[in-house]
Amino acid sequence: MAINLSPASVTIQEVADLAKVSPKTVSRVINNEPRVRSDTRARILDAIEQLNYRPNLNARGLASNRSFLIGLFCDRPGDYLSEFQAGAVERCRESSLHLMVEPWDVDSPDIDKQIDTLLGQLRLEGVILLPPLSDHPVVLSKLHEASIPIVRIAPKHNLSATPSIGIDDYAAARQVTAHLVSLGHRRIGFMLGRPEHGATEQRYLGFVDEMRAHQIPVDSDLVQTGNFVFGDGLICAERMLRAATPPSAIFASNDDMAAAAVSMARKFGLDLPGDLSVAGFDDAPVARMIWPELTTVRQPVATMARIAADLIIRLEPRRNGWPNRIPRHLLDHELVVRNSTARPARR
Amino acid sequence: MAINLSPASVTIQEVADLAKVSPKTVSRVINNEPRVRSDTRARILDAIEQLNYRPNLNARGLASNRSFLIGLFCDRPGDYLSEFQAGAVERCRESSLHLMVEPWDVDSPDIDKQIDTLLGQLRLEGVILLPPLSDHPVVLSKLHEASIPIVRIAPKHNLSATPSIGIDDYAAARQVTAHLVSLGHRRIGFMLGRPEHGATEQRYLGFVDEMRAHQIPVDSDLVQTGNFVFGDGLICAERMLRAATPPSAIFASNDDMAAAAVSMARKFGLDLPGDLSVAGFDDAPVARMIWPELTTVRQPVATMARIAADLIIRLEPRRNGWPNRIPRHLLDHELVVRNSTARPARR
DNA sequence: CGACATATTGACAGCGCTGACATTCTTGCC
DNA sequence: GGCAAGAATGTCAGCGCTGTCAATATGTCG
Repeated sequence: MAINLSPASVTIQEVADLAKVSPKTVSRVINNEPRVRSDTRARILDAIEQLNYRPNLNARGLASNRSFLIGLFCDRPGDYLSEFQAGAVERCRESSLHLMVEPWDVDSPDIDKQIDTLLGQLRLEGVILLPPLSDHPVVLSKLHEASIPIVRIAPKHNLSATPSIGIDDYAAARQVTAHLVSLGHRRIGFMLGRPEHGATEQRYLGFVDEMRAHQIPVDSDLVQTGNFVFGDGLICAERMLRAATPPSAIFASNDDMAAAAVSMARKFGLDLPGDLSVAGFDDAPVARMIWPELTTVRQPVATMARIAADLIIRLEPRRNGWPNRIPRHLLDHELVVRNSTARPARR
Repeated sequence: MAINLSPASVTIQEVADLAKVSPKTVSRVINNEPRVRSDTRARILDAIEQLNYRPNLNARGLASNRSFLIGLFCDRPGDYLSEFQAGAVERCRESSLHLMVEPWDVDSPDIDKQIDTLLGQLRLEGVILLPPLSDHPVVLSKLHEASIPIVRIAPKHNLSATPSIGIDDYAAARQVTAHLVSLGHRRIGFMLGRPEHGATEQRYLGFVDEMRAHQIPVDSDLVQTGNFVFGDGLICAERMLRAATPPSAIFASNDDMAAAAVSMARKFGLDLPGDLSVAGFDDAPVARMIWPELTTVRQPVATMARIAADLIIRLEPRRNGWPNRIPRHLLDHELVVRNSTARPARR
């Protein structure tokens, strides 16, 4: 068993000495370069093990102009960041890279300077952008300027020549709507998310198109913007429930707002789901923490994270930009029907 | 206005040339060393500005054997990690440091190797430990071994040699209990958290002592372990509500479990808060997303994060361990009374 | 004004590693 | 066996910065 008492770190030279090779060859092994005879490699690996050698990231980075860091840029850290982060870290560790989570305030006026500062300090090898940052023009241009590869987590796959990962928000929204309609709902309210979010539009379009397909009118009084936020969702819900003819169902385009709808319905003394069906989107933890549990759409967040990290990691060796075909991943979602949606009770 | 077209980075030498000083003096300015005449400093700062110079972290780190990285170790990333992280990042940025969030699986058998690997690669300048990692023996010893300064959040054991930050969980739990008692509750259920969490015991003791102070018996059927998890909370709640004499109030030692109690109560067709009062702990987002909104205890999470980062940052200059008096911060909490608690309805 | 203390600045090596290129094996083949 | 081609390994400089220590400037005081 190897014993490592010294906090003073082992250097590549010591490994080289022990393995009777030059430091450069050790370096080759560390970096998985091909041109090393397998017995030499074994000997070196052995020495590394014995000495418990860990390459110094700073030295590596300085010499090779790398950072071994991938950035994960997000707005306010929230619910699914945690899950995403976990997935991405896992993938990074497999390749001895590290993930730096950097929260940015989308609305901050000097976000450009802040990003400048960060990029100046950390030469990130790639950045994963979570919405609504994935569509933030300043962020995008700054990263482009610094020629840092990015992967966008976003539904809209049209922007610029960058890979993106997402689900088909439009189709999912149609499914949810179809589900509500099939239960017998005709008056359905809709809560929009933040306008900056790509998903906001897609989900709304899905809702509208599906309604249209069933020739059900969409009452503009029942379409409200809740910005994906619980607090705003309360306001939307209140407005809808006070309408001359209130909806029998509300489709909120994320779970926070859906929870708000449920909450407000209770304040109105409504019976759920009899008096009001509510559907959400995301399958956030809260979806199962309220009663009734929310019908919603599950996104494969962890998978998205892994793929995002993977794209950047795989890109890295050939550091000349993305392959010819820019990767665009459309992942499967899943409609999760729980008990917040049901046939409308007869009055 | 400064223009920076070149992705090729500016070096300290260029700044030195422009300012007509030696690179070393520029270095002094960057590092805020005292012995620089103020006009020289101004000239250098000016040059830095003009050239939009950003010191290369790798080079700095290599030369000075630093990393400019603070670790934040946590178990599964969850609710309040996000808030904590945001606070810590903010403080780090003020000092041009960076925060690496590293999720660890507490139950993983080879967590020691994983930590070894990480520490070998990243020479973290300090680590903040979130519970239950704050008391994880392997983690603690590994960090100690590597002589990395740590700050423990809400630790169970008051290890003498490490700073810690938390609230008075015991007092807070007594307050919540007193609140319930003052409303007229006598049969009060309690949900325990994860045993590894330091807070678990404190909160329970607070509950028990306050009950005792009012000479109210604590029925062991009404004390259940929910591990701070929603799912387990459901089970606990169900057991309590099925008891021969069900409680008129439940004090769950975190909000997730409290939400579970609310959820289960609804399944039982109970009217809240009339038939059952529920109190939580933490004031997590979910506390306001369910109906009725939870009475709970607010922790100053962001402040804790700032202080934690601050301790490590302030330590850094004199790199010889903590000052004589190890800092222990007990921050103020706040009992937040919402409508999930009320006088028990008469039967 | 000179001597000396102190404040400010500079010279230089080297942190640990890798890129570019040089050198030394191996191998296959006539 | 001899030779070229290619495989494997080595040499060496230098990435951008800071620690150490030396050099110079400035100030003080009798």
